[in-house]
Amino acid sequence: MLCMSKCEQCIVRQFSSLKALNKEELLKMADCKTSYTIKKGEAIFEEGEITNGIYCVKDGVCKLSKLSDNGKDQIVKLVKPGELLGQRSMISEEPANLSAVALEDMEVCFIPKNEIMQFFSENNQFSMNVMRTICDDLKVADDHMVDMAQKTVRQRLVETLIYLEETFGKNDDGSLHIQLSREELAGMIGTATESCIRLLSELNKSGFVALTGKKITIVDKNKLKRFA
Amino acid sequence: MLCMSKCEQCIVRQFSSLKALNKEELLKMADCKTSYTIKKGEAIFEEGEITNGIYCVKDGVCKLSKLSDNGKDQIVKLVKPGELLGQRSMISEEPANLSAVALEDMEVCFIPKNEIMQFFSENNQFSMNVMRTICDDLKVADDHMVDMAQKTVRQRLVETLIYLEETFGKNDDGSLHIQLSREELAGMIGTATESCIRLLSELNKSGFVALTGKKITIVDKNKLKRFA
DNA sequence: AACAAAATATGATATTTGTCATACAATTTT
DNA sequence: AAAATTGTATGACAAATATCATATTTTGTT
Repeated sequence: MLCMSKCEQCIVRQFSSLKALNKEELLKMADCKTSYTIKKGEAIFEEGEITNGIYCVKDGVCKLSKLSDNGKDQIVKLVKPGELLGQRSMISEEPANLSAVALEDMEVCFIPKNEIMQFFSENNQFSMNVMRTICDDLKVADDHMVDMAQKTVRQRLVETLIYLEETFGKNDDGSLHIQLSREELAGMIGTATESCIRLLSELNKSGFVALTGKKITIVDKNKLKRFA
Repeated sequence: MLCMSKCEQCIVRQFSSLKALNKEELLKMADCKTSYTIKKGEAIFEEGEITNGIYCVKDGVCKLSKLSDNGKDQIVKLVKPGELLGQRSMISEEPANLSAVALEDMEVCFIPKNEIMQFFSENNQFSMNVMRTICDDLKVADDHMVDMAQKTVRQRLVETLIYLEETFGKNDDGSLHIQLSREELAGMIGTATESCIRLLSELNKSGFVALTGKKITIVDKNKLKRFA
């Protein structure tokens, strides 16, 4: 689905590397971008696909995940509005290493590679911004790796719950705003779905979190932290 | 220890982002660099330190590791001659996220931040090279994270042994050229030292690897792979 | 060479986590 | 509304891994 809005006051510009672009560049970009609506559960791109550009996330959250040899989907990162998608493989000139699947209905814009490459060569601030974003991603990935290697499943679950609350906020009733299935939560933590469910239910019985259907509410964040 | 060699035919130039630099830039760099000799076991920088520049690894291998809450040192990456060190924290303008400790005697050169930043702003190819390197690191880190989350310790051990042989080569007797203590190997795999030793000795008894003192020899790489 | 210190090895055991089976609940389809 | 499908929950058990104790070997130091 195509849509012709300008890029100038797009939310993505305020948060991403794109803030370095000037008016002229934004007009050029608005001109060559394609806007898409993605339904919850649909893929923006899949592991191994050649993307040839980047996606700007205007609305909705998606997961970046990788299928492991054991058949389980490991979620590597959640991407929220204002962030870019697919820069890494575009820059490395490789097929996507991860699949991007919408966790909610999304609005994204696609910007072709040659356009971005031109910005790289003409706008140094833009290059530096992208570089900084990727450096931040690298730090997060390194830290994440250490956590996977050194922390228990329980610790990872607790930290993930807190991360989800702090990053995506709460509903009016206090429950986590972002909706993940138990399988997806397990995929973030790197554990079996049953183990994830079991630990959640343990946290529930101990009173640290409350479970109401699919909804998860953190009752006392500090106690939860200390408990981990 | 200072040394005044030119950068023009330095090994680092052939393998790293630095190959984009022209003669003039190389002369400037040779002029402001500082060369160091690092003894095995010594740190080039530690987690949390502000580095203010990057290091070029001329000779010797070092480990990049992070101390986890449980007191164990997780090795995130091994860095070999020809690679750069410390770009990420320099670009993010943050203290180092990882410690860099020499696994062998090393020779490295330090290049101050402002010098590199100038190359960034004047040499687009250089920027792109650095960006590509960091993107590659990010991919490796993501994959590594998935492995930590989804693979067994045995699989990780086997894959690490093969990686070590393929990346750092073998001695004349066929044993792994790079010398890691069992504790360090465990730190790469993300497991307890005893578990690492136990699994190694199991691989030894099954005839996939041979242990002679500290030396580890992969007897049959293909069998080893299949066994994992 | 003798000693001390560190690294490696192994056994016993506890804990964590995964797997399989099954039950129950919620959601979707017919 | 009933049936079918999917997601969540829990028990029983097996497997993987960590921990602690203690040898044994290697390395470094005097």
